[in-house]
Formats: sequence, structure tokens, C-alpha cells
Amino acid sequence: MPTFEPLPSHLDLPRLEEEILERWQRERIFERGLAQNRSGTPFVFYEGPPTANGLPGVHHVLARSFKDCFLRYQQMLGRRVERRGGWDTHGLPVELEVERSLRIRAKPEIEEFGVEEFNRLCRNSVMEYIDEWERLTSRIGFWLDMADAYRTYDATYIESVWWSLSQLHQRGWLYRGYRVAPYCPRCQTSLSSHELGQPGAYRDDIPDPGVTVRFRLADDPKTSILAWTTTPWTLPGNLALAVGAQITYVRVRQGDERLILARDRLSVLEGDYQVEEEFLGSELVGLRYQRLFPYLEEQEGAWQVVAADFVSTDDGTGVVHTAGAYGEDDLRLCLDLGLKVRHTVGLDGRFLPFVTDFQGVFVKDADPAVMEDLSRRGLLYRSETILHTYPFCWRCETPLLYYALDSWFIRTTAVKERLLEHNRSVHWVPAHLRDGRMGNWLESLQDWNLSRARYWGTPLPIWVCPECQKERCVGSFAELALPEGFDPHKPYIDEITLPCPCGGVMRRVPEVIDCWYDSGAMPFAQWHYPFENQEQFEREHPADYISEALDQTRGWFYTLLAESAMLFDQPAYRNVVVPSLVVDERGRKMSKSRGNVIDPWKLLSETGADALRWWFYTTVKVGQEYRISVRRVAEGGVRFLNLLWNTQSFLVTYANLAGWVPGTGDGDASHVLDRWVLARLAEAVGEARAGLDRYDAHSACRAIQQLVDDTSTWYLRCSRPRLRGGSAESAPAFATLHQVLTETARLLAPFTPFVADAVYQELEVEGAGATGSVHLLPYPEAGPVDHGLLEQMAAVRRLAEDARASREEAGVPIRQPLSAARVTGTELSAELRQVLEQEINVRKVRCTSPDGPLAIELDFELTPELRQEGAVRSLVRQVQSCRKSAGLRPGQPAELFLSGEDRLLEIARLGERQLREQCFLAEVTLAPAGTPVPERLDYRSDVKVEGEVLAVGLGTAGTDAPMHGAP
RNA sequence: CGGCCCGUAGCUCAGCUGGUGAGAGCGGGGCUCUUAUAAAGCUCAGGUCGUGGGUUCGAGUCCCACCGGGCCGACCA
Repeated sequence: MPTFEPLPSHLDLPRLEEEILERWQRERIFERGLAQNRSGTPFVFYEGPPTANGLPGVHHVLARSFKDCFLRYQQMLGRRVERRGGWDTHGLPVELEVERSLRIRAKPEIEEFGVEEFNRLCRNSVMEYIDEWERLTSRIGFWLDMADAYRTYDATYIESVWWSLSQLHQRGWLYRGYRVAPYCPRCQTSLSSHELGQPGAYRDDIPDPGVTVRFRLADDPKTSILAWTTTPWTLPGNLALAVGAQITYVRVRQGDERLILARDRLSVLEGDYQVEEEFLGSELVGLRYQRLFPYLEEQEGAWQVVAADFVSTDDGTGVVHTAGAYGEDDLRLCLDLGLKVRHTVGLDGRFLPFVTDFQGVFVKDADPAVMEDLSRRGLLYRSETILHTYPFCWRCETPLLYYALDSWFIRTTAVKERLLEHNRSVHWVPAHLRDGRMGNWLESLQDWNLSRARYWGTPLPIWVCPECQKERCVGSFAELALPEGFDPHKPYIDEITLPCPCGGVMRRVPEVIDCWYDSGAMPFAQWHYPFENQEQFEREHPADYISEALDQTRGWFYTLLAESAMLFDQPAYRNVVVPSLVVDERGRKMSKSRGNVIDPWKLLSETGADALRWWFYTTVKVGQEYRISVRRVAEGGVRFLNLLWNTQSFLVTYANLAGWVPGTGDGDASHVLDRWVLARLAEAVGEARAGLDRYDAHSACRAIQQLVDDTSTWYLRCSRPRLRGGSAESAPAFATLHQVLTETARLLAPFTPFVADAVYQELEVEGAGATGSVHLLPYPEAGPVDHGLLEQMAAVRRLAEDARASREEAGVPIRQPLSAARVTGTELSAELRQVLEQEINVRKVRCTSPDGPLAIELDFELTPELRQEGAVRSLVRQVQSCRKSAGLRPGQPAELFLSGEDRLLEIARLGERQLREQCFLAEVTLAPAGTPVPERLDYRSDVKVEGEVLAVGLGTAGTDAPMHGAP
């Protein structure tokens, strides 16, 4: 009965993982882990809810890998780690999916189709891929409680969101405002900044007119102020001209007219001119000019020069044409000046009837007509075509307009300082994001445009009285006396009215809210706070840890922070790990149109989840892009796991052969190699913990990788003679390797949960302390590290390298024993000298002078005895090689036949004992050259030893032959 | 235009608070290993550590400028 289950010779990672997965489910390992730590200190994690109406991609595997490893680690430290899943269910992406399936092309068609049915389809659509998400999440080993996941469309969730909005409203932080936003005249809705960030929204090199226009002074029509614009269609709406108070302007004479523009912009003038006067912009303020078009009504303060801080001399004339409704700066300026702003263009993007000359024309089509009109009246100074970047609707490709609309805003600017302060308390990984990307974003904070003129979302809970304009923000369902089971979505909620103290009937405003607000509300809304679970929420806010990809800086990371700061004056999370983007092998973004998207399932089936996870942790440090391909994951991830597997396979093979039983030889690690590998283990444990404690998976994994590499390529390599069994020293060697591998499995558990558990389960010793899974064990503790030994061994390895190099140079293979070597630069203990002697195959290593540079010098003088020994070794190696080709496993007894020249037979005779032992030979026959190989030996081959040919015959011997090393 | 990140061997990337041959993996050439075998090791690459300055006894590692690549924001008149 072997100690360990014999391992398959080939590691099939995907299959192994499927088996482990089944075991976890069967034995309820996840649940047992949670139960085990029930009384531990909570380690709070927030799951950023994905929108489940699309298929998950590799980048989701990336984020989930990072989420998982720190959670597993904290659980192994004894923390109580709940991981509640969640789904983001509202918003335009969902509506779009449904629009597409209904072949709806414009917003009015939704109303025609019916909002009730439309929203019903949205609700179904959003959960369409949920099975796929759950399957992937489970397959990659991300332990997440999906059975009890929160959903943002749940009534309880919505009620909590309402509560939060009413809190903001009470503080005056939720208000209606008239603002300019990017607006799609076809979809008839403004777009969120998030949508403007969609690929393809901004397009480069879009041609537009660039026109320089004369604004004649009211008191002096021979003098004009020049202003430049790329949107001639906004000129009928002109209300003012803005200049920079501290910018220097000039008046020039050109022909019989005078022109005013910034001194730095004289280059826009065509032809000769004479500068007549220079003055600051402040001197122009208050000048009145003739309006270009007669459509807008007269009002106090209109058509004058004003000062504004946003004016620059980077382009144009240094004078900004200001049309109130079609530019953010413009509108703010006009409102500051107390000017009444009136639209010249309707919601459909066409000129309103009172703009008689252009009425009904779509604005972009009206540009030439406007220019022609100005030109005819001598007001067009210059026109050209410019190329610039311009935003388009990412759904219907209509050019967007900047358009003033009534919207509801959250006054985030009121708490900007608090946001910055809370952000400073967050531990960002990578650190530069805190003051870099996130800090910058907060510094340039604008009020949050919350409302959306759409259908599928959390309804904005504001009721307004049409009579007295009184507005009320509802903070609970009770306030509306909603019946049990009422669906608070549109259109049902719009039926609910409230009596107004003035006697009127209050109706809800039609808008829903930005779905990003929903996700930012998850810390409290997932618990239906404050209506339920108050303690739960208070205990679990802020989160200890969150992790999402880089694109969430202005998304979820921001909405969480903003809402927690405004509602609770707290940060929402203490540690945040932000992996960068996944790109293709050549560094290009993945996109469907480019066809370079990698299906996560392809990777999972070819390389497995652990290889992918390991590759994510180790290939680059957090913050760098992940250039992914199946080939790369195989090179980085599979390779490492394979090395670990081989190491384990070695232990299993030889421990079984030797009949070694765990528990024997423990605590007797007196051999220098054992002490060394245990020191390396202790060092790696310290590094792994240090890395994990600061949320640095990369360093932790690199330390573990180095440990596995050292174990395999140095400890195992040098320990092979002991591990082959037989000697009294083998038990401690087995015990040490067993310990190192078991601890390595525990170190790896957070990162490669499948392979770690497979290794652990293979090696676990039955009886007390056996848990059945590595994931139910504590994380290894770092013991004292023998740094002196580590340094000494490093020197030995360096010396071995140098010795091999000089052997190479001298053309003397390692199998040829040498008599002596001389080491300078260090003093090695006898046991270390022995390691070196064995590794470089030298009889005697002497350390002559401990000072000076580290070096080794080999004595290449060969005695006949040394030569002979080398020849025996060469012969043994050839026979081993034949055994391998013959398919004989180590330990399997065999019969050997050799025939050749006398000189070779002599070598064989001298080395026969060695040959029998090392090659597991029950029978050895030596015969003169030319003797045929006996029939019964199936394997025949000619090998070369010492330059001469030797015929080899190999066959299995009787099973009753004694097995070397067996008890 | 502004912010941030990156620029180290043919390729992909490590190099913590500046300090004793500038590293790993992959690819390629040459080898080796007493059966971990669809494995491992050694060795070769003569790497201006993007360029140019500066600080220092000493810089890939700190500072400045510039060049190149990426991401994000602003491109508004």
C-alpha cells in the first residue's frame, strides 16, 4: 500500500480543477470556511456589481482574481470574510439592449410601445447572462456568495436609495439646475460623461467650419470686434462677447475699418494692417455691439463685452462668442450676468419657428446658410475648415450638441474638500492613483448630473406641485403609503400623487436617476438600510477592501466615495487594488470590431484557471497592462505549476518506493540542505505575508515562485542521492521536502486555489489536524530565518556555476570526477563543502584564503582511477537512458545484457555493483563483442561509452526480485 | 493642451528606502545531468539600463529638461 496516491505522469490542469471544484461543492468547503471563522473579526469586502446583461470577459477574470486572493488570505488569517455578490441592473445599457431587440430607433417609439412592457423586458434582459456569470465566477475559483446577491432593482434597494436622496435633499445638496450637457438630438436625451467615454464616442479629425465674425460696435460701426467659432449655428443665439481682463488686445486698422482682437492672435488677420492701440481686456468691458440677428428679445445687459476667466489666446481671436444655451461656460457666464437664456433650437436639434430664416433646419445643416447670411451682410471676416475631435452618440452616431437642459444635480462640489480628505485616507494600489488619477478627478469635481430622461432606472423620488412649485423628496415607501409588493418603477410610480398643502396635487418628476448612483449606494442599500439591518451596516462600513479595474476610477470608486462622504462623512473603503487593462498580445485594446477579444473560456479550457490567475499576479506588477494570449499564459502560468507538480511527483514517487511514512524523520533536519531549504521557506513565508499585508500580490507571488524554483532546482537536485532511499538520511529528507511542499501549498492557497488544494490533499497526513482542504488551514507563520546559511549557500551556488563554466571551457563533462578544487573568498563548513563537492563532482574542495574575491579553481589532472570512475558513471547513465526508453519505471527490477570490447567490459565489471544498485538490475550478463542479445530481452540498443560501441539488451526481471530501497 | 504611467538583453518583464559580477522567463546557438523525462540545469546575448544635464564618494534606482509609447481628462468658444 503506497503512502501517497500515485500521480498521473502528465498534469492536466483543467481536468484537475474540475475535479477539485466538484470536491469543494461536495464537501461544502466554502461554507465550512465561513462557519469556521464565524466569530472572527470581520474583514469587509464590497463586490462592485457587474451589469449582467453582457457576457463576462477576461478582464472580469482579472478583477475577480484580485478580489479573491486577498479574501482567501484574510480568511486564512482567521477573519470573518463574507462576500456577498451583487448585480447592477438599471440604466441605459440595459435599455439599449432591449431597444435593439425591439428594433426601436428613437426615444418616442418607446412611449408608443409602452413603458410598462418596455421595463418588463429590461428586467428580464438584465438577468439574461446571470447563469454565465455565476458559472465563470465559480470556475475561476472566486468564492462569492451569489445565492444571496443584492440586485439594484429590488424594491428594498430602491427604497434605501430614496432614503439617501432625501437626506441629500434635506441638506440642500439635491437641486434642479439648468445646465449644458452633451445631448443627442435623435435619442433626445443628454448623455452621461460615462457614455462619452465609450469607445468611438470621440472621433478625431472631424471637419467643421471655423468662422471669424465681425461684431460691429454699437457706437462706432466702422470698428468691429472679431470673434471665432466652430459652430456658426449658435450665432443666432449670441448674447455676449467675452474677453480676458488681463489679456492684451489691440485695435488695428485695415483698409477703412478697425478691428479689435487679442495681440497674440494677430496672425488670424488677412492682409496688411496697422496696430493703432494696445489695451487690456478690462478696458473693453461694457462696450456695446450690434447683435448679429434680430430673433432674441432685447434685454438689459445683452450684447455687451464682458470679462470671463475661461478666455484664452490659444486659438480664435481671444474673444469668445457666447451663446447662452450651447456651451457650459457660456451658460454659466450668462446666468452670472443675469441674462435670460432662451433656446433658438428645439429638442429635435432644429431651429425653432421664431428663428424665421432657418426655422426647421437641423443645426449642423444650417451652418452654411448662417455663414452665407453673414457674408452677405459683410459680417463674415474669414472662414475656413478645421479638423478637430468631436463627440458623437455612441449608439446612433449622431453628432452631439452641447445643449442647456433642466436636470437634477447632486451638489458634490459642496463636499469637495471632504472627498479629497477621505480619498487621502485610502490605501491605493498602485499608490500613484490616489493623488494622480483619482486626486485630479476630485480636484476638478463638478456637480453630479443625476437625472436621466429615461425609463428603466430608480425613479427620482421628487414630487412637485404644479400650482405652487413646492417640491418634496420622498425618503420611504411609507410616505406614499405604497401597498405591499408595489413595484416602484415607472410607469407605476408615476400614478402616485401627493396632496400639496396649497391644495394642489403633487406629481412625480418624470426622470429616473443615473444608475451609477445605484452602485455607489450598495454599502447601505444592499442591507435595506436604514429600514433594516442598521447594526450590520454600521459594522460593515467602510469596507476593508475593494478591487475593480482602472476604468472604475471615475465610476464606482468615485460614486462609493461621494455617497459615503455626503451621507456618513466617511470613506467607503480603506484599501483598493486597481489592476490595469487587459490588452491583446501586441498591446492593442480588445474590441469586437478588431476581432482580438479573447474568450475567457478558451483560456480556462486550455490553460486552466490557476495558470491564468498566476499569470495575472506575476506577469506584471499592478498598474501595468496585461498583454494576454494563450501562449503567454501557458509560458508564465502553466510552467510554474508544472514545476511545482514535478517536485511533488518526485516526492510521491520516491517516498512510495522507499516506503517512507509521514511522521518519520520529522524534526531531524540536521542536514545542511534541509536546514537551508527550511530557511528559504521561512524567508518566503515572511515575504509572502509582507506582500499580502500591503495588498501586493505580485511581490508575494514572486517570493513563492522563487521558493518553488529553489526547492526544485537546488534542494531537490542536490538531495537526489538521499531521497533515492536506502540511507539513514533519507527519512529527514523526505520529511523536509514534505514539509516544504505542504507549506508551499498553504502559501499558494490564496492565489492558485485549485493546485494548492490538490497538492495539499495529496500530501495531507490522515489523523489529527487533517482538514481535507488547504483552504481550511491558517496561513503559514514565518519562523526565524538563518540568514548566515542563506548567504553561505548563495556562495556555494555561485561557486558551482563558476566551476561548471570552467569545466565547460576545459571540455571536461561533469560526470568525470576531479580530484580537487580550491576556493577563495569564503570559508565553507565541511557540510557545505560536501554539497559543493557532490554538485561539481570533485573529490576534495579546499578553502584556502577566506579573503579576496569569491572564486574557484579546478584541478583538471586526471589519474587512471578518476578516468575509470568517469567511465563507470558514463555507462550507468547510458543504461539509465536505455531503461527510460524501454519504459521501465524507477524501482522496477530489470535484466541487463552488455556486449562489447574487452576494455568496456572491464569497466562494466568494475562498476557492476554500482550498476546493479543504481539501475535496479536483478541480472547482469557481460559478453564479448558480437555476441547476440538474448531473445527474451525486448529492448535492444547500441550506446557509445568512451567513444566505443556497446550493445545493450534490457528486459523486465521476475517480480520477485528484490527491489532496491524497499523495506 | 493638462495629469498620470511606461521606455532595462531579439521578445515579455523583475530590479524595496541610491552601494559589492545589471537579473528572470521565452526564442535562438552550444552543452550537461546516476530515469522529476512532452522535465531540469549550465553556457552564449559583449544590454549607451530612451536622450541630455544635475545631486552624490557612488544612480537603472533621486532631481530637471527633452524624445517616444500608453491611459485619462480638456479640447470650449
